[in-house]
Amino acid sequence: MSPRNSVVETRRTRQRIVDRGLALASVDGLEGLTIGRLAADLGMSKAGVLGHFGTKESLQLAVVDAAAELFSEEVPGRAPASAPGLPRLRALCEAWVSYLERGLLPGGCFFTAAAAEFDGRGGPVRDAVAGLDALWQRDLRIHLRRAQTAGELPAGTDADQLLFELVGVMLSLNHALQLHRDPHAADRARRATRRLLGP
Amino acid sequence: MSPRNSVVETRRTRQRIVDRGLALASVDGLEGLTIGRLAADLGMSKAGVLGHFGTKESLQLAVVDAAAELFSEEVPGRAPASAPGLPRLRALCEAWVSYLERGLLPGGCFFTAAAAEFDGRGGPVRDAVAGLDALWQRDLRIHLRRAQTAGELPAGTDADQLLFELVGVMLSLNHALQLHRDPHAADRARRATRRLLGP
DNA sequence: CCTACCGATCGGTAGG
DNA sequence: CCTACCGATCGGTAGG
Repeated sequence: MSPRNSVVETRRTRQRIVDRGLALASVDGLEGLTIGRLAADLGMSKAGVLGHFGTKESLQLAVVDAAAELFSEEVPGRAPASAPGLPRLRALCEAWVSYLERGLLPGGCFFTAAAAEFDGRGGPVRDAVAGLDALWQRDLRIHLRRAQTAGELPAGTDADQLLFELVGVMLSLNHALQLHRDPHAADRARRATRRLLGP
Repeated sequence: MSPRNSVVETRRTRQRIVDRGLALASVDGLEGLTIGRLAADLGMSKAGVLGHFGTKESLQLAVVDAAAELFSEEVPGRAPASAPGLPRLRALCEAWVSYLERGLLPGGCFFTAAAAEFDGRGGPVRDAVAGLDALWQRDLRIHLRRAQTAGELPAGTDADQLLFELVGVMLSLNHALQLHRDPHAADRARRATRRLLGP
């Protein structure tokens, strides 16, 4: 048995805190996430929770990182391996729709919520959210451009325009699912994606 | 001069509170809006603010109503009068893009933010936001269907699918403006709208 | 519309 | 990782 305060146990506890924090923040927002409720939820003291992070802002940043890791596992990680360019792009979009459809987090897509919550402010949390969003869009843009130069898209296609519209499809999907529980939303997102990227 | 506590003065004060509350909530969210900060901002006491509403939830509902009124003035109210169906729909969408582009509220589109903030919860505020969103989408759907039966849209067009994609365009526009301050976002939204509704 | 106050909870610290 | 505590602020009330 490992001693109670071993490094591995400490890491495991930290992971438990962050995972639970991610679930709570997906419902109540990153600012609505409080150390007291998180501690009570985990059966720990506030000081025990905060000791792993030092400040609430550090905890928020750790939760943002965990959300990025989850997204990465569930979307690029689940998309079947496909050739770079259009095939990979289609696989990524289908995995993205599926991720939103499955509703892994109780409050829907964490990044959509965090972006809306922090987009009017400054600070490290806002920067982290914006940076991760930009990173994901850059990935998509690379595949779009490759598809374009490979002639996989109609002549004259504007890759950035297409990306703007793809992002809109996913935002609309999250909106319809979370606010209206629309059972047709995922089908609509798939049809819209097909219209943008071909069948 | 009207006496200090006349009905008209009371109404005016209430309006001042709600207007300021809307601006604050667009940045910090409806839950992040606190009675104390709102009071300090207005040079009033907390009790003076709360007296107009009774509870924070009532204040939140009043702010949601004010946001709906602003949207109504700025989008349908500014769209040039046009024939029902496709012409009116195009005018509404252009006014919608313009509303988001002008950034009237410091935190961007209030309804997008409120929808993301409350979509994982229950209660009267969530219901009010969802209801107003549904009302606006119903307006758009009516014009879409009229355009369809009038033969103003390509044969086989699915009005609900088109609506889903239009909403996505506006959500993507708000996202690009607020999170990334993308200067091309409004142009992209206009191009996407033209692709959906014709030139 | 104010002052004065309530109990609860906030983020965070001291000390072990 | 805990208990015990800090000052600040929360939503809300009493009484005028």
